[in-house]
Amino acid sequence: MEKTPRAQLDRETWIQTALDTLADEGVTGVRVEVLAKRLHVTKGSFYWHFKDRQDLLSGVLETWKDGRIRDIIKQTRPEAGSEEAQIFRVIDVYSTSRNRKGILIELAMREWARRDEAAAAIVEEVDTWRLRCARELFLACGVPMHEASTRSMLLYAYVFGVSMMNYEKFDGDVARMKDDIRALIAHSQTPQASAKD
Amino acid sequence: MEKTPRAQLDRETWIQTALDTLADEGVTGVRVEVLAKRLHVTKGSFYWHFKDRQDLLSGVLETWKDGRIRDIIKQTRPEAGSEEAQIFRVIDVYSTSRNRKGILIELAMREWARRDEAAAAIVEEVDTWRLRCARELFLACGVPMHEASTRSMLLYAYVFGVSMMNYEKFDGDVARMKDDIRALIAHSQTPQASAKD
DNA sequence: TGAGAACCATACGGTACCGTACTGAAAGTG
DNA sequence: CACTTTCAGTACGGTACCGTATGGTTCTCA
Repeated sequence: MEKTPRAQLDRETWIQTALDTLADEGVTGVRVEVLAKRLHVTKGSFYWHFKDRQDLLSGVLETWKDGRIRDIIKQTRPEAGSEEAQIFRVIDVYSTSRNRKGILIELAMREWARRDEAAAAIVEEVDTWRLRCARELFLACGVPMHEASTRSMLLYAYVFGVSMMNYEKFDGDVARMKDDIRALIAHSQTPQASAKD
Repeated sequence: MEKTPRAQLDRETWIQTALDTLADEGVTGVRVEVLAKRLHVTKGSFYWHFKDRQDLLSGVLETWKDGRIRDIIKQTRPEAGSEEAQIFRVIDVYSTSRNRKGILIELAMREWARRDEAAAAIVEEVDTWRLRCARELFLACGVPMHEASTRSMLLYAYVFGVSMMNYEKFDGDVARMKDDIRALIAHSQTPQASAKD
């Protein structure tokens, strides 16, 4: 992925490397001379493909946005009868460490959005898509409108939040806790028979 | 707070300014020459109070940790009968924009923790305290052990997650949604009568 | 095969940092 | 009032960046 000795680079390659670096170091870490080193070229190449650093960052935003929107649409495409399974899958995608890089990019993106108008607009667009798509799933499960909105909001706040916590030292069966939370978010009812006392 | 013309500075002042800068710019933004400018001195002062930049950062971590632990203990100190109100308060502290700076520091801290062992250890310690204290509150409300663990985890994941989302463009009564989520997290029962259809 | 386009390397000036060494001034203390 | 301690200023070398200018390859295609 970054060892082709004679290959020519293009915008996409630079943007992908920028995304990798974004995940590892955050926006402030995506610096042109660093990326160049990572790709085994000099920045002479970079400034041929891009006007300046900002040009690259704009490309990163667009690429990420398109990918995320395509993704959420695919994940929530109506599959009559299995809507609840789809909700579980949406939660799992960002709850497991199977998608570590995606989660890191997600967090870096939001960190970026806190300090940059353009990034904030992109994240807002993506979040809106996600909330709307998840709500559709809840509606398809028979959940009424307002509650569907509420649950989709809780769903995303939870998955992002949990990816930011350090709970390794907390005593408790974390795996089971996560299962219960997932059920609590997805079901109209409380986790069955977790009742009082 | 940063206009005393002849005053001598001490470690605490530098650390406080570092925390302010941390909230605005993240760890990579707390640079000694920048802080010096903000305090209207030169870095000659800084290097008298601190060995180097890392020394300052360690101080920031300790200060933050102590403050957060003191805080959560205070917030969850048993007040027989009003445990549920206390849970609501814990949620509100990080869900409203009344505590903007605290939230920004919280997020910056976790961003830092993703790339630094020392910061990660501090955040883990703070999170563990919070989860344990919140669980005590749920236990005092009569919630059984495992569910108390689960709910306190959901509580914190939610408040951190929601502080990272951009949902302004999402159509829905966000204020009411937040109220419902709070109730869903706090109550043993589902939000009463939010029923189906 | 030769001219132009596409692509990358090299070299440069400029800025923003870190950390050190040293100097200078004010505050406390006998 | 000397004299020391406590602080802050100044000046320096070093690194890591950004962006530009310009030259050198390699590819394309008539």
